[in-house]
Amino acid sequence: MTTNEPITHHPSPSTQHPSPDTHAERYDPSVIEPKWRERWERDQLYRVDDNAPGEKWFSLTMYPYPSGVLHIGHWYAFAVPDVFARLQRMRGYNVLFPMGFDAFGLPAENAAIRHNIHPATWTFENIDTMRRQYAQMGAMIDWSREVITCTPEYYHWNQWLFLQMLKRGLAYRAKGAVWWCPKDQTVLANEQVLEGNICERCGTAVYKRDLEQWYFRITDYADELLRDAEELDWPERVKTMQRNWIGRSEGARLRFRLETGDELEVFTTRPDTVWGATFMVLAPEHPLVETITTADRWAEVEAYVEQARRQTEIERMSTDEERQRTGVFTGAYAINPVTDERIPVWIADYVLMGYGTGAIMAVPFGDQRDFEFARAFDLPIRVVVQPEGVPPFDAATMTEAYAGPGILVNSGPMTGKRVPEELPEIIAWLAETGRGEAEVNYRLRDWLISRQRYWGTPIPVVYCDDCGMVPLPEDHLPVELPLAAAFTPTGQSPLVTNAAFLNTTCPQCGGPARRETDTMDTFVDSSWYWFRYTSPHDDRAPFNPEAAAMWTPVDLYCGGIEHAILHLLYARFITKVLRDLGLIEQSEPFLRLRNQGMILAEEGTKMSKSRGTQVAPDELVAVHGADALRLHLMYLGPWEQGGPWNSRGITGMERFIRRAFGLVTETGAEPASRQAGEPASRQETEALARLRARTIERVTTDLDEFQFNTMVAALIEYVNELMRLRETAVIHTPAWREALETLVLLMAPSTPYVAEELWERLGMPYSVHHQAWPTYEPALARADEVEVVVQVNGKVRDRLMLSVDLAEDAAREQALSLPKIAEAVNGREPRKVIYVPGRLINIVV
RNA sequence: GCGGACGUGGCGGAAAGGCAGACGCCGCGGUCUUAAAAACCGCUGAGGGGCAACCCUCGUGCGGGUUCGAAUCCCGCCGUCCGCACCA
Repeated sequence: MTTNEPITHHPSPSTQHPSPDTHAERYDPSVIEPKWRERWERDQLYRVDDNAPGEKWFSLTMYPYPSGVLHIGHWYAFAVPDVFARLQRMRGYNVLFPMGFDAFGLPAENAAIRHNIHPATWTFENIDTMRRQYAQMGAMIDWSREVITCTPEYYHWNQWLFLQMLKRGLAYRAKGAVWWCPKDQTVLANEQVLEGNICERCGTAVYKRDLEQWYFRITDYADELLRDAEELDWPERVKTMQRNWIGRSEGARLRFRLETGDELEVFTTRPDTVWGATFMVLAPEHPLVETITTADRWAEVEAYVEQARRQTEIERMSTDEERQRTGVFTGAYAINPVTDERIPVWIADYVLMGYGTGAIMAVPFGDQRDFEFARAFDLPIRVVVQPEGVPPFDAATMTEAYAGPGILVNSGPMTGKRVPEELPEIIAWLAETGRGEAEVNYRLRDWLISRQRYWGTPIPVVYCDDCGMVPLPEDHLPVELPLAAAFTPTGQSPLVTNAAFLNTTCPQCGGPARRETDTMDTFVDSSWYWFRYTSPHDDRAPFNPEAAAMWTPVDLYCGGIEHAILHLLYARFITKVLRDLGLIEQSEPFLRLRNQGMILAEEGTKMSKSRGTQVAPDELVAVHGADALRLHLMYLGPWEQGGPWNSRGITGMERFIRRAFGLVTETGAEPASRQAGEPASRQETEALARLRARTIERVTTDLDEFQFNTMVAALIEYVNELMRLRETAVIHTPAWREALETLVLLMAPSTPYVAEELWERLGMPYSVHHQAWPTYEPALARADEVEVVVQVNGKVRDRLMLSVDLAEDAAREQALSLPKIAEAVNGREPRKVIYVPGRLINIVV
């Protein structure tokens, strides 16, 4: 058997088939599973060929970090999507369902420090283990396409990408306040800092340091990232999280002149309220604080700045309780550009350096924070907006700011304008008169990609005393990560101490130069890895554009919700960059996203190694088999919801497999010995055909909707029903044989091993995984007669077998003639009759 | 504080206006067996009635509403989880 046989439709079951070997035998996964695993491997059953027939389908599951061994969460994340990929393959798609390893990163370094083992050794040993475990799972992986990001053949192209981005100004080096993790001894991107300023990786409190670092200009794509997300078939909450993270707001940049001669720019979403700006506030870290503060205010200002900085380092915000507005007057004054009034300039920690310009015009009338600040420090409040139909505002008696719509008052030439409707005209006036201009602001910051760690992609630039920073020419790539390094984190990259790596020559002038020693954030690796699967061994480009055009974008991406912002935002960004580099045409990497829920420990808490509540898949496979474990994971509950592990339920799945196994092996040959027993009635064979059709329909639609739990229930019900019918004469009809073949085909995606075994035992040609997904007559799937409930005043009084499309009159008549109904109606005249064909009749008296 | 999701037997869950609890686990009873295990068959929301087939009442977090009919739709609470949270 060769690798890429086209999907073959097996011959109609009523035609000839070899006499199957049906000797009864116990189901033993420990024999069946290794047998077929080896056979599939030998035959390269899952080898993917670009030129195979069928429309392409790219199913992707987030590749794992090679942390050691697969835990049950890996199975949940991968074995379940494997079922869907298999369905697609049986439907005739040419399916790519690849796997690789996100192999750079800190844990390898930490293991190196703890166990005195090289990160590479640790990583590759883990990969070997995990690869074996994925094979055990029965997953449909073509290992010839494996991508391992810590290999030079992969990270070469991180470096190449970096150079292209540098060329286009999308990568740059800049100094600024950046998050620093004192435990990991490296900087972090904003996205990697959790609420409360905690390191996403190790949970340590992080703080800001002023450092020069490398960035990717993701903000250039902010608008596009926001806009394109609308079209994606992604969970709404993931899109919302990205939207919030990007944080677009429309407004204007306004210029204020200070009496010191400095200019102060602010961003505001309410430029219409500038007539109400009665003071200004700078973030404590604002660079102007030092220059504008007057001598008499200096001591107080310095103390406040110091205290604000400390606060940042420890814990930023406690939000719920009454927030005390704090701040200090700098002694400086600005001129309101529209009123020409002198207004005081304060500093306060409620203004953040990281957003907008780090300074605001304070409009206490229209902004609650400014209002509270004005009340706290007795600063003037001026009414500038008056809604219609309410008594005029009085600044002296207002208890909170008014941010709603209305008509501008006390606003010079703009008085009488309606807001927010006429905001564009107001902004236009401000621009014409040189006071500012429209601006869109984002919460999103550029992506900080440099790390002071060893186990990552070296950044391919050098520093030359004469030429400065010089990017390496592409033919110098890859810059290989040297194996010899001191791993203990010092706050500098360990590469600094590796003289052989560090010292090089300048590609421009040939003089001595030093290599960049920082490495890239591992999220760079995962921002384009799926393209590499399409041509994993291309040594001239990150990927072959033709192969990428054929396979990408990814049709279905599965993974955990924890990547809602980080990985998924970066991946979307880099996809757009690759598009602009001309490598691909699409703007979005993942058309459809589905997030699996988390498997919890049996007690409903998070699985934990230290408390011993983790579940080891290997042991379960050894006892129950991979097929049973796959079913059990699907059956725990809705996949997108996750839930607590249940150690007992797996026996139910094992029982199901055993029943199906017995059913097929013991009765598979029955039609061949048709002579026995009396013939089945037409109704009986028809009922079997209906059962079969209805089951195909249920299994198929459930799989399409990712409702794996109910899909398994449909399979179980099918087998239970067949167990009952097994005692009837239909067992001798061709329909029985067809029903069994259908059972095996329907089981093939979920339980690939036992399905293959049973297919063989039915005497069918290898492999079941090359067969077409069963089809059915839609008319058969809907029963023609159905039990209809007869209610009187909404209470069920009797049941009735009726044709599904029976007319109301006839149904009503039949219902009323039932003795129980007549009794319940008790001679009263029906006031109303509700008839839902195929469902119920409700007689209201 | 704002926004969203969820709340159903002993347990996991089905049902998304139409018989609540599919299916599985647990439990109980039975068949087979010297016995046990496995396998198979049956029962299994609560309360009540009947020799019995069955019948009645209650029941989807709590309180209201809409509807012939509500787990499902609407309003108000309570609880759990998630996201956002000084973003000018």
